[in-house]
Order: sequence, then structure tokens, then C-alpha cells
Amino acid sequence: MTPKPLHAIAWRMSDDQHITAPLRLFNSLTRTIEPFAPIEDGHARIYSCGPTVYNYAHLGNLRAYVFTDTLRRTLLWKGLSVTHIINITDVGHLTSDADAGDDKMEAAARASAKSIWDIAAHYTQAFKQNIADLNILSPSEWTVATDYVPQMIEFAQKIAPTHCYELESGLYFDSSTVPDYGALAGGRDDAAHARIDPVAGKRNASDFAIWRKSPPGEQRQMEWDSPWGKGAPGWHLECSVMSQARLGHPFDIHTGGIDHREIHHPNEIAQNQAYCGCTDAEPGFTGARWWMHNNFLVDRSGKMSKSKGGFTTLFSLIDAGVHPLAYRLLCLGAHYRSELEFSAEGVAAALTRLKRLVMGVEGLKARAEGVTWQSPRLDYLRANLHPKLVPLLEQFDAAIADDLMTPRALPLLEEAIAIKKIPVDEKLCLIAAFDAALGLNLMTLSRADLRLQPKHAAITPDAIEVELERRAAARADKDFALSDEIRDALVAQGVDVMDGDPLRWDWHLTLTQGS
RNA sequence: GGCCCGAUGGCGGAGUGGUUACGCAGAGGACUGCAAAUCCUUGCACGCCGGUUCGAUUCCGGCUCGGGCCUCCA
Repeated sequence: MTPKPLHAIAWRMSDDQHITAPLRLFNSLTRTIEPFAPIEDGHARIYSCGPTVYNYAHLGNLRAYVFTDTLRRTLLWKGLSVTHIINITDVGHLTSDADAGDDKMEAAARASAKSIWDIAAHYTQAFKQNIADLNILSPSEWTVATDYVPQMIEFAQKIAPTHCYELESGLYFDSSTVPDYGALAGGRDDAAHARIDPVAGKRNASDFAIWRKSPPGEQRQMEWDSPWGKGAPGWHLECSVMSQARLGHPFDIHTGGIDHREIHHPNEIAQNQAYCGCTDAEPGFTGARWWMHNNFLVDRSGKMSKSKGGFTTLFSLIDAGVHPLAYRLLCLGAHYRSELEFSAEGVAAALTRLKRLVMGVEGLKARAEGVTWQSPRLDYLRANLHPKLVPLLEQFDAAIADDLMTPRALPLLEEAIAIKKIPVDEKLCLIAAFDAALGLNLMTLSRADLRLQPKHAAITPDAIEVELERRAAARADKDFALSDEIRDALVAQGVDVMDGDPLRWDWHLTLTQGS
């Protein structure tokens, strides 16, 4: 028998009448939870706003991709195939409190004396590493903004005659030319007191740049010729063009952080409507059927912000000895639409929880009769799933089908591990299916994998082993004074001694806020 | 100033018109030379003031506090 990928098993399980909770997702367009159905039968298309690669992603940024991955895995669980695009914004974005002016990529390049292209490559690579570390499924395709500049110009040319006007600083979109501008944001009042001075000449405060001209006499590292002069595309244009190019409009789900709900996505929608020219024929056309937004990771001072600096990256967590999947677990512990409070204690709690999960699964694997959990097939599961496990399967399905309620799904995973008097092979089948949706990598992760050496460890693992051997000898001689002395010395070097544990020792986690 | 959101035990975080998840921490027990790790058991909450109701943490109103967006942001 050919082993099948776990998600394939999971989706086939949805044929079972016991686990057919209809998938319901919150749509920011209507601000309600709606039953989800893909446009194409059996196939969902997702576009996720990706990072601007002028710096490392911080943990808050990364929450968005854990959310998107949970969405994707839930769609797979429900039997759909998924095409998923994440873009890399390697151009544009202003640095200052003005509509015109400096650009983040250019500023980062100047600050580091590297070329802007090197900056982009470096941070793109770092971001992809974060994605891999979090066990986030690679997108079907990464789209890179600078690869699409010709298409952006083409797009802009099509909408320019009826929807845009040109100023000295660039080509601007007239937001009054599309119906219901800002509907996604819940209505915008342009007469409201803007906190910054608008660009002179803008017709409406909410108008935005489609093309930003290079300042006269200034050469940018990244600039392209266009019908409006040398310059760079506006940020909003990128996403409209890339989603249209790779997925076609309308596609199923557009995701992003909740901050995009107010500006970026309404602007994208306006562009899509202008380009389509079909709002009369297709009322409600926005380019995507669902617009979904994850809430922020916050700390005591409010949301984490890349532009404020002083952020915590996944790399810094790893350096401190925290396995990246502990951060994923932290995210899964809260609903994606709720703010999640970040703290060192919270991360430590998630790591402990992950260790116990992994130990639980490891224990089951050690007792497994066969290897059926490596290739669980629906017929096997149907034939063998213990009646006591069926409710867990149903509740799990109901939880993730209810707008991705992972906080309710997690305890069911723990229950599946702990439940007594059930053959381990059956439990492992169920756990493997759960994990295909949660992405914690429980079937392959070992407890030892979670023992990450802190970057500034005071002692090497080899030296620790030597000390532990000395201690074992002392204990055999009942020289407890010496054995305690050795243990105290190890503790002083950040090592926890665990005699009754197969791992024997672990790094003592010392996290400080903002580390 | 405009628009919007939240307030649950020590911390995080679900949920509910009446018996209120779960995780981490804490407590007790088993194990250990003693610890740690692990396992078992377990205490602890619904911001304030009104209203609706037989009954509200859950619905409604007001208040207070916190946060977000309005400027690049996940």
C-alpha cells in the first residue's frame, strides 16, 4: 500500500457522515461568519499579503502566517485542494508621516551600505526561514513585487483614464470613482481630521498613489520607466496585480493583518473594481469572495510594530533556546481574531505545553504495535477507530470548522493523547490526523529536538555529559555531597538535571522581555 | 477629533441565560538519597452601575479602563 500524505487522509475522512461540520469562516466584508464554499468545486485559491523585506519579521508579523497556514490546513482537512500565493514586497513603502517622501527599502539600503537588491534578498531569505521553522506549508508560489512591474504599469494604464489623475509626485487613484469605497473598513469619513497634511492637489483624502515618481534630480536604486515618468509602483497596486496575475479575480480568500482592513485592502478593492469595470454587472465585486484578517499580537505597550523597532524576532526566540513551534503553539492557543498577549511567561508556557505534547506522542509511538500511523488510510481508520475516539474526531472537526477555533481543538489533541484503554495505533492515527490540521509536527518531532541550545550557553553538551557521568559515579558510591555539588554547578551554568527522565538534562529557560 | 474593538481565575485563553473549557504557574500525592523531569489529584474568575428575566459572567443601556485604525505596518 502506498503511504498517503496525512492531509489526504484527513480530507477523505470528511466523507464520513460523522465529521461533516460545514466550514464556516468570518468574512470581514460582512463582519459575519458565513458558510464557506469555493468558487471552483473542490479547489480554493488564497492570496496572503506578505512582508515588506526591509527588516526581519517580528513575532507579530509571523502570527499572520500561522493564521493563514491554519486556514490552508483546515481547507485541506475539508477535502479541498489549495492554491496559495504569498507575495514578497521588495519595493516601496514610505518611511515618514507623509504621502510622499522616502521609501523604506531605499532607507534600509543606505543605512547598511548594501544595495537595495541585497537587502531584499537577505530579508526574503530570513522570512522564508521563519516560515519553514514554523512548519508553515510553503505557498504554491511566492510572488515578488519587482517581477511584476510591467504588469503593474499595464494595470495602471488601463484604469488611469477613468479613475486616476496625475500630480507632480505621482499618479493618484480617485477613490470617489468606485462605488462604496472603504466598505470593507466599515465606512470612512474623509472629512475626519486627518493627522497629517495631505499631498497638495489630492481630490480626496483617501486617494492614494498608483505610481510614485522619483523626486526630480534624485536617482533611486529601484526605479522603472513608466508613462508617468521614472518611479516606483504604489504599494496597493502590487497586490491587485499579483493576485490577478496568479489567481484571477475573483478568487476565494484574501488574508492579511487586521490593520490592512482599513487602508490597504479597501484600496486594493477599489483598484480591482476599477480594473474589472464590472461593478454594475457584478454588484459586490471586490476581487475576492472572502477577506479575512488576523488580529494583533500585543504586549503591554500595545501591538508589536516593525516600524517602531525593538521587536522580538523568531530568531531571537531560537537564540534564547525556545523551539519555534512553541510560538506556533502559542498562536494556536488563541483564536486568530482575538488579540493575543505576548510575554516571556507565555512563550515559556507554550514551550512546556509543547514538550508535554511531544513526550506524550513519543510515548505512544514507543508502544505502537505497527507503523500504521505513518500511513493511516481512511478504510483503516473507519475499521479501527475506537468508538470512544469518534467523539473526539467530531469535536475536533466542529472546532476547526467553526472559523478555525484552534483553542478548542487543542484540548482535544491532549485528550486523544491521554485517553486510556485505547489501542495506541488507533490513537496515533487520530493524532496524526489532528496534527495535519494543526501543523505542530508531532509525528516526527522528538523531545530531544526541543532541547535547543541557547546561543549564550555557558557550557557545552559534551561537558554536561561528562559532569553527569561523574555525578552518576558519585551517586553509585552514595557520595551525595559530591553529586549535589556537581548538580549545583550545572544549575549555575543554566542546566537542569533530570535523573528520572530519558533526556537526563535540559537547558534552563531564561527569557527576559524583549530578548 | 472620527471610526472600531476588548474587559473572564496568578498569567494566557475558550465558552455559556441556570451544572462555567483548556494550558502554564500554584497546592497535595506517587516516584527520587534529596531534587528535577514525568504521572495522578486539586484550589482559584467572569471591570463598575443600572435594566430585562424566575434567574445574567452570558442580553440591553450607561460608566470606567485598555487597545486598534485614521501615516508604512501582520
